[in-house]
Amino acid sequence: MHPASQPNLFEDETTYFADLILPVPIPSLFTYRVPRDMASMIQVGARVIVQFGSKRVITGVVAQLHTTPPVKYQAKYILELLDDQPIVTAQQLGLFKWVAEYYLCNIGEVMNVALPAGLKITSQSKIQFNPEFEDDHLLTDLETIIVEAIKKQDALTYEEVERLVQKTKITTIIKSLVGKRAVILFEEVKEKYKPKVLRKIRLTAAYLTDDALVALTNSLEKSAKQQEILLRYLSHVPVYNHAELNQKGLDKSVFSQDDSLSDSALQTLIKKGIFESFEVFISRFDDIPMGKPVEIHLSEPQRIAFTDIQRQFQEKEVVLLHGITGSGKTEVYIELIKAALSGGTQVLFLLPEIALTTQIVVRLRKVFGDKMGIYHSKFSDNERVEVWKGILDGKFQFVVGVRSAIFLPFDNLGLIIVDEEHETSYKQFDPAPRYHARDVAVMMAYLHKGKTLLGSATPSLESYYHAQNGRYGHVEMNIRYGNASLPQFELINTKLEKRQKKMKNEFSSVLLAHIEKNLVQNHQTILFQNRRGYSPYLQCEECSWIAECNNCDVSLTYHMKVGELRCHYCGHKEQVPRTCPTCGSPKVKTMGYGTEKIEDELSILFPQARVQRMDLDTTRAKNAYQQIIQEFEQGQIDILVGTQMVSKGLDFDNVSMVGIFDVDRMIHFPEFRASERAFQMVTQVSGRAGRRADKPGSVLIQTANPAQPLLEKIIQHDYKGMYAAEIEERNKFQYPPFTRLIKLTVKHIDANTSRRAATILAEKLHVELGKSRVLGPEPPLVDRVRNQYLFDILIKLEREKINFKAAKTFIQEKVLDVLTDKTLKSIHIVIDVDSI
DNA sequence: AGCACGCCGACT
DNA sequence: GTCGGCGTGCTC
Repeated sequence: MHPASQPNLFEDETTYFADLILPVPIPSLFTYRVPRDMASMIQVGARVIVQFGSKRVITGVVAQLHTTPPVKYQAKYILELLDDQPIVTAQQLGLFKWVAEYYLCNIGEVMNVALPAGLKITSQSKIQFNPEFEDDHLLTDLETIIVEAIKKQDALTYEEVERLVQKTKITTIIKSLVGKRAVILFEEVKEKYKPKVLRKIRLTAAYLTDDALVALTNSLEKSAKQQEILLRYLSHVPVYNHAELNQKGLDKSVFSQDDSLSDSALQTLIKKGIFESFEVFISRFDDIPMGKPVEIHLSEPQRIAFTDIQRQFQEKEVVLLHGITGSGKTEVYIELIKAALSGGTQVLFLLPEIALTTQIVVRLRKVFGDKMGIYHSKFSDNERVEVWKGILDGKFQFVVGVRSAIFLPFDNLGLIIVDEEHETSYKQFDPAPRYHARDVAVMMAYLHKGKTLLGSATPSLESYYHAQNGRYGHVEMNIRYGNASLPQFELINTKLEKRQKKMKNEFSSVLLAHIEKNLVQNHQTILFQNRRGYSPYLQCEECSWIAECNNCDVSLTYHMKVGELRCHYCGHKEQVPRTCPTCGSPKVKTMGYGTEKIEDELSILFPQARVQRMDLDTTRAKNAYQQIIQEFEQGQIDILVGTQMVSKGLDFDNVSMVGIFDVDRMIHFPEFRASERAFQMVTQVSGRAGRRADKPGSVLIQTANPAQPLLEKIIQHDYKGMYAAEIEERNKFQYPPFTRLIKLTVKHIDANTSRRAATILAEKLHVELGKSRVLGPEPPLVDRVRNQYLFDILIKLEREKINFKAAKTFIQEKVLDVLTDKTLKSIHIVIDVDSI
């Protein structure tokens, strides 16, 4: 702007600039100019709407406010301020920054996963007919179709136009229409969150004395309908002598639902100024049952664990609670939460996704009532926004939630509990940030000067290692609650049974006999097979053809119920071929087995049994999971067949046997964590059996090789033995916890380009890191996903020796080198820090 | 990530 | 000549 056109009046007023976090994968903040009238309102942590690029309109969060104008460009103005109070706390901003730096991603990506979608505004471009347009003859045929359509419906979105003309690239057409002045483009900005409101009425202040009320009642003698309403109101809200009761008013629906009460009479009363109508925002969580408050009485071992944890928190930031399944960790958690809350701090309780829908939430709810917020991915956007806002305004001091709950707006966290800390679902794979909620929790507690408690029956090797060498505190609970005994294990040799022809498909005779016995005695059975679908592949007996995905390098899983072949990597579906597509033979057979097949065979072997399957496919609907659990609890199911979903948090008295299939596949999975995983998974599922003192449970494991050392440790409940063996291996081959892993995945639609890029990248990394620390590149187990060819490079960095931060910076530089290499185009590289 | 721009081959 | 495919570069 020309200096002379600037009125002097404003010259000495300060201009403010805001550095914003925008939800884009670009590693910088963006500086926008704060309009004058916004300057007094805007705060760090508030959301704003800005234009980004030529037409996109997006939500950002203010990270910093300052007065330094950018030198290299002209800052755009902030369009709108959405919050008069910060919606992101200072601690959160610190955390976002840390997560972005630690996991080598952009702060915008962190914000993107942190904010529930309801807090992010979306702009949608729409086109509208320009009423001044008359030159119809200027338009092409396609353009005429579009113009005729928007004349009828005042505006269309881009998607609607795409559908209309059956094309994907419509930007040029629209631009041409804009150029011909036939249409007008505009952005529609929507705030997604809609609070739930209750319409209420109450008496106006003038009628709150008893005298005034009597006078009013008398004055309405002639207006029967109005008087009726007043009397009805007073019967619900006895204002006589209790004027303060009027404040809360009465739900308007009381009147609208009763036909004998006239709505117009109510309107008249409001118009006369006798009643006033108002709205209150209500929480969507109020209808989750709370039950009666429950007193928790700790058993002696629980009491000891509780005091021990508190004592160790005096010196350690993190304590590992290693308590066997059924030892009653939850009660200890509850006491710790109570203690922290009474100390005036906030508490966060993290659970894996699949555990959150179970009884534990109901138990916590009974203790903490409406002070407790629940944060879960199956909740709607609006519900998640309510938890977010509830924490900000102090309504929720305590939140139980899944992985992403770590990003909620706490400002004073005293305690974070990470239950089932070994669970891999705490690590986010896609998209960035690829964070581990347990590790972020430790960092976050540190930022808040609070403490972290990690709980597990089968701790991750990493956490146990830290507890062993004193970095974490360590508390053990070795006795099952109520003296229930640990289940008895039995290994069934399937190789032997096969030779003796005793197997019936997947079932050994021993397992069948046990199921039979359980059915007779009316006991429940859980069968575990960690693979969904009917069979993992379909094969032709004549020519060995296998059904494979078109887009990925995997076989398609057969799902019988829906009669489809499905790819578990990209979601591709296709019909089941009747005959082999290569040789035409009708002998196409299912190979291997998943939960669906076990369910199917059970219904043939035990037609009288009530069988239910629980896996991703049967629990997609919002309440399906709870439904199944409820039916199981009420004894309407005899046999529950499931994937790892059955291994978490189900505490049922009547389960006397757990059967485990395919344990060998878990143990021999080609991955360095296979033993640890198999131990954890089998132990967790086994814990579902015999949770009552008078009914000891049994666990049957089918294996082709009962002599495997890991199985011996599993059946002896020998976590320490497993740890000792494993940790030695990890040390020998330099795997975590002795090293930290960074996995780089190179992706490209052309296999050769992908390999070449990966090779170049690995060579660049060798320079500083040396060859021994850089493994690969090599194709991963599934080396083509969604038509992209993958190559992995695994970097192992010794914990003590290597400056992790410096190494990460170096790696990031080299990745950037490859990405900007002109000879390698459109390469994608995924960086996964602390890959698991 | 989006989105625009610009270049090139394939059609009315 | 226009349409649409894709590679490239920028976003305060």
